Amino acid sequence: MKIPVASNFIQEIIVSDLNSGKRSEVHTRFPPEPNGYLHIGHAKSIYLNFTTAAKYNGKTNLRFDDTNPAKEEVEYVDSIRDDVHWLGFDWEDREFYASDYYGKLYYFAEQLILMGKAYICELQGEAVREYRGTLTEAGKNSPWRDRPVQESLDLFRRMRAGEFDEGAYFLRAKIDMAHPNMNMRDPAMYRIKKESHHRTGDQWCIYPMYDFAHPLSDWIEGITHSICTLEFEAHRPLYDWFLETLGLENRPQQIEFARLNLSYTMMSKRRLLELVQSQVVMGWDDPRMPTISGLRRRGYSPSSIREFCERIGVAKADSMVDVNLLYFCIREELNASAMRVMAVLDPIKVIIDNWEEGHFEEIEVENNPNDESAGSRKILFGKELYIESSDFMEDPPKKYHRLFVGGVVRLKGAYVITCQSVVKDSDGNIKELHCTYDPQSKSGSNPNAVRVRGTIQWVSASHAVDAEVRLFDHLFAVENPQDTSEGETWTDFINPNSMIVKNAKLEPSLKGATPESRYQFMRLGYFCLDSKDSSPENLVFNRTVELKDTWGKIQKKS
RNA sequence: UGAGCUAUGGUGUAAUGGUAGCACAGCAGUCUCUGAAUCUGCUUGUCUUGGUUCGAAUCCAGGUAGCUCAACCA
Repeated sequence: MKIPVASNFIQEIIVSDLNSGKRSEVHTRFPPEPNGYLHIGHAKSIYLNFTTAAKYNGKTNLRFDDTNPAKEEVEYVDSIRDDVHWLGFDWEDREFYASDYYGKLYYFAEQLILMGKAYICELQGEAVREYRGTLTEAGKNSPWRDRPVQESLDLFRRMRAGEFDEGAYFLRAKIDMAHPNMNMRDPAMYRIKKESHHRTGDQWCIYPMYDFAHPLSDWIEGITHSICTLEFEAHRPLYDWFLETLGLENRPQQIEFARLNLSYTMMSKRRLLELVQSQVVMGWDDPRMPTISGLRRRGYSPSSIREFCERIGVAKADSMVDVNLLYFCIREELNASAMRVMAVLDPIKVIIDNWEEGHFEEIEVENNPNDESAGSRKILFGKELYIESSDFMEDPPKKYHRLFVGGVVRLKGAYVITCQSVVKDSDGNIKELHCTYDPQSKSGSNPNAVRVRGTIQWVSASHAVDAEVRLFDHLFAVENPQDTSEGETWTDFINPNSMIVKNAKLEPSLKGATPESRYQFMRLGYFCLDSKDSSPENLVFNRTVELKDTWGKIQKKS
């Protein structure tokens, strides 16, 4: 096999392993703990594991790292499975659970005891910490460290048999209480937890710790490259210690990379859970959440997320990716594929004075000007229309290409109109605009017609469909909500205006929109029919992302 | 202040001892029946100080800064 050239440091390690003969194949795994929903940071890891293995003709397992029954639930298992599939990755028949290995792990633990490399300790709570020492001072040996092997073995078996209360005993590896790496100071391997497990039920009352279970699970599955995030770097010596001490061959290699940080959001599962529980958001799949299910509901496609993961690359240095890159990825895709439709978010009525009452004309508009094969659709044009209120100004600034009294604008796909007058209510609010149209200006009919500066979208008032449209903004008002100074908490940075709801007028073709279908609302952005709250009677659209808005930018500056 | 890791434009990432490149963002222009898209151009970078070398982002040493580690969590 020809070995593809490496494009990041992980692939370099793989290529070198393949070339040196250290490995003959590549096998990775994605090992989520089912204690929360997957987010875009996990997507990076999923993408990394699956595409790296695939590039070198290898395989990837999905393994649930379910060693803590107190925190894990089937709801999360199901959501994780859905999300990985939705992202476009397939683990085939290789869906595993650390809990599948409880028997084997127990056996390995006894082996370690027998080798004199693990012992049962009776230190509790505070005492464990005191004996461990600090970052700068060595720890002390536990008084139980030299307990006879048979005694530890007996105690361990009785722990398993349920004879003791939680916390009374625990199994620890016998390594080095003076080790500069705290993880090597006789770490815990097994603890008593009288808790029902989502898969094994009450079969066990002792559960293995991550540091013990993970390397062995990797080894059992024949994982070659165990890719994880940077915070596990200090655990690598321990990962290796268990495998080496047990004398296992073909040991997997742990490789760490920097986790994804995204500006204006937060990737901590614990804090995302808090947002859900405190009802700051509507749920794990709230379109403002960085979760896979949230992004999905917001209108992101799997391919756009994969593209994002490809573009951010992978390295060992901590970094903060600009959320604009995510926006770019979905815009790029939807610009090519999304059907254009017309919608008005803040409607004002336009009356065409020289248009015959009750008369409608069918006009044809292209579905995607960048893609002829997308075809066209027919829309009715009539006397009363809605346009966006921001497309009219009483005192327009220079270079304003939209409507004002005496001004002229093209209605997309239809006619050029001139604004004649403004009608206001008693409070001075604009009620309607009176305009005239130029019969010679029908779209496409007269190439020599006067060219107008602005073209705006519109919706026929008598055909418009009402809909709720949700506009989303950053969940947090600052780039890095984790970065708090004295007296601040991350919740202080929650953006109170992260969702704005509009009662919009849409063109009638949107009546038949199906959940998760994506559109470009012309000049406004990309929108997606909500998969939860929308119904044929009450349409709900989510704004995935705005269109770039150079005019808005110019406005802001002045 | 013990140990480990990291450091390339505003952001992310390449360059594997030989011309510092790409993308996003930004700016300017072009085009436009979407102020979108397109197209063109531009600004901005090797943390620092030494050393090795004909030649250093890359190798070495010192400094500086950031991150991680003291759950019977993962």
